[in-house]
Amino acid sequence: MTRQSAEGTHARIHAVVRRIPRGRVGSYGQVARLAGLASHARLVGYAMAALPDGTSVPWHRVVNAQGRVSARATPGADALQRVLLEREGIRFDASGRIELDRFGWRPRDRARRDARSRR
DNA sequence: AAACTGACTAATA
DNA sequence: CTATTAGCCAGTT
Repeated sequence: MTRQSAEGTHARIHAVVRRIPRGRVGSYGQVARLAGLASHARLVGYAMAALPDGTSVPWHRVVNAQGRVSARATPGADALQRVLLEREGIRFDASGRIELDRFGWRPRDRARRDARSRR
């Protein structure tokens, strides 16, 4: 984090991430698009990295387009993210991937949660 | 101001 | 299915 340079875009990104409901995950590209920053998927990652500890922004609900937790510089941080997600009921397959068909966030989402997803 | 970096993605192989 | 490549562009140095 630095100055106020990124504050504007970061704020928009954070606002979108805050809208991701518990038990769901959004992708960097998706968040960028919703924040009005199409093609700025990487900025979403930077905005996450800039978040302070104890932030109210649910950063852990943002994963990459493959449904995997992106590796980052800080060792162990990815493991923490996974734990936080599992705690919300999100499941990972043997290769560490999340089924986005089931857990992917959809802003217009219709309550398909009562269907039979999660567990 | 120029170069480098990267919590990304979609397209290829 | 996984691995590699090229495109991306704000943020950081």
